[in-house]
Amino acid sequence: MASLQPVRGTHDLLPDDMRRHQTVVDRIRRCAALYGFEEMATPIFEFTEVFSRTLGETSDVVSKEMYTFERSGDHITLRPEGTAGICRAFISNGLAQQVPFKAFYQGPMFRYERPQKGRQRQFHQVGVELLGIESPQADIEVLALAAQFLDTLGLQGQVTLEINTLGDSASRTAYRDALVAYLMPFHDQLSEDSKTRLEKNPLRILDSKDEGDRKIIANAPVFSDSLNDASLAFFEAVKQGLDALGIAYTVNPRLVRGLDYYCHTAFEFTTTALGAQGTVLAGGRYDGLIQSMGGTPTPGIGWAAGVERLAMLVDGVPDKARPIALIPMGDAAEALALPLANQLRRAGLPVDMAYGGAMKKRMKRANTVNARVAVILGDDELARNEATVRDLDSGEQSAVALDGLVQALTALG
RNA sequence: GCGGGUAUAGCUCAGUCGGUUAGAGCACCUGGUUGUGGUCCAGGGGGUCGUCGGUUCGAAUCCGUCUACUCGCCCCA
Repeated sequence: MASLQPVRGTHDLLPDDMRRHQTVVDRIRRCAALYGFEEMATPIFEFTEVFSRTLGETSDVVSKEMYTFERSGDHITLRPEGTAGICRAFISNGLAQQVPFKAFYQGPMFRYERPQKGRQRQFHQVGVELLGIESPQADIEVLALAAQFLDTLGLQGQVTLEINTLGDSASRTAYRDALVAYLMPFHDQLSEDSKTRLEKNPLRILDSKDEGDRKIIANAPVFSDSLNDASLAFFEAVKQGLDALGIAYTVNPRLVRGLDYYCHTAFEFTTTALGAQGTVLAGGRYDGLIQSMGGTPTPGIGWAAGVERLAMLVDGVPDKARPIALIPMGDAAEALALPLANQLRRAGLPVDMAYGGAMKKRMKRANTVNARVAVILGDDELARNEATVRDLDSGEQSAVALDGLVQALTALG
């Protein structure tokens, strides 16, 4: 152990953070159920090849961001994203028999990156995958789910949806060739980053922020010119579906996703509120992925969202439940309070009872835990078989018979 | 991986030109009130001034180093 600091890029989720975090997860869990996506979980580590072969050897995630280790000769990697694991599980469990397969997942992901706001080395994603449907209906449904999820979090005004098509593989190859042919003569004028992109992933040059690059790109061939009829029709169908559902979007012809497995529909919900980490939810179609992993050819589409990024945007996180504070005074009351607390808790009411201390201290604690009422049990009350119930908001007190106490407190709601 | 900024109490931050015992607000504890919180009053605890090293008679303050955070690039959720 180097020190008492957490490992770089990792954070503790203290109870307040956790409540915010859980709010995001609860909302997507509920939305996913409405669309028929069932929650599942895959291991947080897999054989390294599960990621390296699917995400693309040259992608940044694989080439420099994986947490990989070796154990008994096995090469293991902490998952940097969720889709590869779901697809591996789909094949491992023979789920091709059960398409359409609709999965929702949530959990930690790991990428060895330089931490920034909204970017940690251990972070959390929620995501959905829809496997086995070739039709653009799948794209539309998955996007509708994303939009409803973000709406539920109250983010309608804060995020915008950008979509693009990467076409089928024939279209993409044709475009890639055209783009490389156009850029080659400019090779020496490109930024250093873009020179390597030209070899590794030329499409990404379209997204370059370098000014020199942008001038060159301005006259580059347009993707849509390389799209074949089938790809164009597919994209049209997706857009029409979004229009029909009233989901606003802008087409961004330069939107290119970093992972190799994407085709056809690619999309991102972005915000300007998080600095450089604008992408809050993103995904796309990956028709060739399952086959490339060795499964029967199965089309797929899905997305993932960053829980920490969403949590930073959400306000109006629900308050924690307000407990009932039990305040026994004296040995007789203590003896009574324990079973009473038990009874209230079994009745579904949250109870806070200080572990000792004078009445003043216990009242103070009732206040800090934001108790709704304090139930005071002292010798006077016991002699009358009553408890004093004090409303901590109004300060009003009343006597309640002990045998009606559970009912009276339940009635508070 | 590259470039900039920052680091003082649990939290948010002051701290003058390098000067002797490092401060405030909030939070916490005790008392004012033997059985009444949230307001008020009085008192109290809490610091290796991020780390290690250097300059100096003297360093929270100047210089270097490492670490963490942060902003941007790359990339991504």
